[in-house]
Amino acid sequence: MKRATIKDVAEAAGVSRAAVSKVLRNAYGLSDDMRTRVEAAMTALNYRPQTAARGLRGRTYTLGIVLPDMRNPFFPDILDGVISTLRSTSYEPLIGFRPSAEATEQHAIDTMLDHKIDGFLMVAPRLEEAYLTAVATSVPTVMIGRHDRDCGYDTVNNDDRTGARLAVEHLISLGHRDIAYFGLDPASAAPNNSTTRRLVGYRETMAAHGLADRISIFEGTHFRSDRYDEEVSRRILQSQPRPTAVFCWTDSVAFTLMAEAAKLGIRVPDDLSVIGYDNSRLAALPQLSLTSVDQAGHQLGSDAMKLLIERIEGRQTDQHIILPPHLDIKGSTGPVPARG
Amino acid sequence: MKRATIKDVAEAAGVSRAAVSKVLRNAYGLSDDMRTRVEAAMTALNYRPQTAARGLRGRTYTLGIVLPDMRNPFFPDILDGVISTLRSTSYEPLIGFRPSAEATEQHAIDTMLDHKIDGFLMVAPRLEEAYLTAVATSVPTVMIGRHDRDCGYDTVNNDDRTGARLAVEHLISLGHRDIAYFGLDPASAAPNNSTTRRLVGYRETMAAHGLADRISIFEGTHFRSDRYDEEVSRRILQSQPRPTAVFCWTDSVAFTLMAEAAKLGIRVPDDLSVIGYDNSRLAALPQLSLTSVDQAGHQLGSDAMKLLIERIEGRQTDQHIILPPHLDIKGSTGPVPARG
DNA sequence: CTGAAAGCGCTAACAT
DNA sequence: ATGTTAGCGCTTTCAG
Repeated sequence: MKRATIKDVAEAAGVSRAAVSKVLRNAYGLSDDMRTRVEAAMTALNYRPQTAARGLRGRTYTLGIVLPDMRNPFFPDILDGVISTLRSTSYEPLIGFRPSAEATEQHAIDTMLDHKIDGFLMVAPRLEEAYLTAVATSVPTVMIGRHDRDCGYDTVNNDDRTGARLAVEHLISLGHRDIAYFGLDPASAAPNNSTTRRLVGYRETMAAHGLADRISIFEGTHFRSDRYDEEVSRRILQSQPRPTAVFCWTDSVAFTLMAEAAKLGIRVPDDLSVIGYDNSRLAALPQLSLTSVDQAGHQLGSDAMKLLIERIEGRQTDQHIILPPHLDIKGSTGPVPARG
Repeated sequence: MKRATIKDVAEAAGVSRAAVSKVLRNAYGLSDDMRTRVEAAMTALNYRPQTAARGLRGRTYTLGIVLPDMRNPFFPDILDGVISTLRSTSYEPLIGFRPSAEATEQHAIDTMLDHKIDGFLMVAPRLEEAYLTAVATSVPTVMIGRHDRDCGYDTVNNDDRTGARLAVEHLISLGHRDIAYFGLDPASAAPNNSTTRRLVGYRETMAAHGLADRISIFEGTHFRSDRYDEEVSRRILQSQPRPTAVFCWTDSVAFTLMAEAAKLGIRVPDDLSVIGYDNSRLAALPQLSLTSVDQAGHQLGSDAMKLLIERIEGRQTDQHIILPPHLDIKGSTGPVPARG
C-alpha cells in the first residue's frame, strides 16, 4: 500500500493542501471544524508527512545529536536527558557518531546538514571552534563539554575546574602527593574543552597544596586508536616513581587503568587510588566501585535540549549553563600506601 | 555564505544540471572531460548535494541503523562492523534508539522512514514480524538478533541454540546442576528472537543431561524499566534453593546480577557461577572477568551491512547468515560449591 | 478563514 | 554524449 501524501489527505477531507499543511504545523488561521476534519482524514489514511519534502521548504522537526562514540558510558546518561526533554515536543532525534577513532565528528555533522535537520546538540571536543561557529550560523547549535564563549552556540557544562579540585583534594586528604592526571592528548582536543579545564583544575589544586613539583600529566586519548588508553595506562603504571593516585578525565579511561593495574598485580585502592569523571552507572558496580566526579549527565542533556529548542524558536544570544559537580566517593580511593 | 546548489555547480562548470546529477550518481553517459570539469566546480564551490532534495526523487544514500538502546555494550561492537563495511561505499549511517525502556523501536523506524532512508539495519527483538515485514516491503531491511524466515528481510545471527549449549555444558562440566536462565520477558520478545533461541538451547541441554527437573527460568527484561534487571537479579539470588549457576542472555544483565550478588555477599565464582552472552569488551575487565559466549559482534555488523547493500543494489530473495559462537571462559565460572 | 500557485534542489525520462 | 523538462511532497506567499 502506497504511503498517503498531503494531497490524499486534502482530498479525503475536502480541503486544500495548504489547509492540511497548516494543521501539520499548527499554524494560525484555521477553523476548528476544518482542523477536526483534517485530523480525522490523517488518522484514517495513516498519514505521516514526509520529512524529506518538508525539509526542502521548511523545517524537518528533526534534531541531530552528534556524539564522539557509543562506548563512553557517560553518553547514554546525556541521551536520557535529551530524550526526556524531547518527549513533550514534536521534534525527533537522529544520532550520529564519529565513524572511527581517528576520524572527527564532522562526518556525522555533514550527513545531518545534508538532511536539513533543524538543530544540533553535540559533544565534539576535538573540532575547531571556527568550524563549529560556521556550523552554528547555519543551524541552531548547543554544545556539551566545551567552554567556548562568543561562538554563536550555546554551551552546557559542569564546572570542570571545580570537579578536578574536588577529586584532587579528596586524594590529598587521603595523604596522596604523587597524583597523576590521565587526560586527553591536547593535540586532539580543543583548548576550551572539558578535559583541558580539568587539567587546569588539577594543576591549580596541586600547586595550591604545595605539590607543584609532583604534577605529572599523561596524555592518553580516545582519539588516536581504540587501544591507546591501554598503552597510556601501562606507561603510567610503569613510570618511576609510580604515582600513588591517578585522576582520570573520564570513567572509561579509569576502568582501563584499573584493568591494566590488575594485570600487573597492582591493587586498587591498596597500592593505587583511582578517580574517574562522569560517575557513569558502571562506576557503581561493586566490582568496579569507582570514585568519580558526578556531573549529572541526565541534566546536562535535558538542559542542553531546552536551550536548543529555545534557540530554534528564535533566541539569538548565546547562553551558557554551568552545573555544579560533586564527588561520589566509592571504593577505588583509599589512604596512601605506606612507603615501601 | 549560502550553500551551493546543483544549479550553481552546473553554471560554474558550464554544463546542465542533469550532467552534474550524473556525476553525483556516477551514472552512465558522461565524457571524461565533462566529469573533470564538474568535479572541479564541485570542489571549488564546496558543493554537497542536499539529501532532502535527493530523497524526493531518488535515493538518499543514507542507511538507518536502529538499535534498542545505547547501554548494551554489545551494540558498539556491531556498529564497528557496520562502519567498517560502510567505509568503502557512499552510504552514510544515521542511528536511532528506542526513546525509552517502555517504548519500541518503531519510533526510530518511523522517523527514518520519513527521512526516506535507503535501507534499514536493525536490532529489534520485540517488534512483531508482521510489522517488520511491512517495513521491509517498502525499504530493504536486514535484521540482527531474529531468526525469522520468509519475512522479506535478511537476517544475520549467531547460532543461539549452540551458544546456549556451550554455556550450559560448561557449567555442567564444572559440576553444576542447579543452573538458572536469566532471559527476556517472553511477552516483550518476539518468538524468533535470539533470547528465545537461547532459552530453547538451555532447555534442550538441561534435558539432554538429565536435568529437566532443574530447569529454572527467570524472565527479566530490558523492556520494562531501567531498573528491572536488578529486581530480577534479587529474585534469582533469593530463590530457594538458590541456583549455583546462572546463564544470562546478555552480558549487561550478568553484570547486574553480579553486582546484586556482591551486595548480598554472594561471591562469584565461589558461591555462584555466572555466564553472559556477547562477550562484550567489558567482560574482559579483570574486575568483571565474565565468562561469556562470543558471537563476534563486529562480524555480525559487517556481514549484515554487506547483505543490506546487496539488497539495495537489487537482490530480492531473503538471505540468512548464521555465525558459529564460541565460549570465552574467564573468571566468573568455577566448580560447583560444596553442599552447605 | 481558505485555496491557488510557485518553487525548494534534486532526479529521471525524454529529446536532441 | 549532453541538455530540457516535468515532477517528487511539502511550505509559503498571495489573492480571494
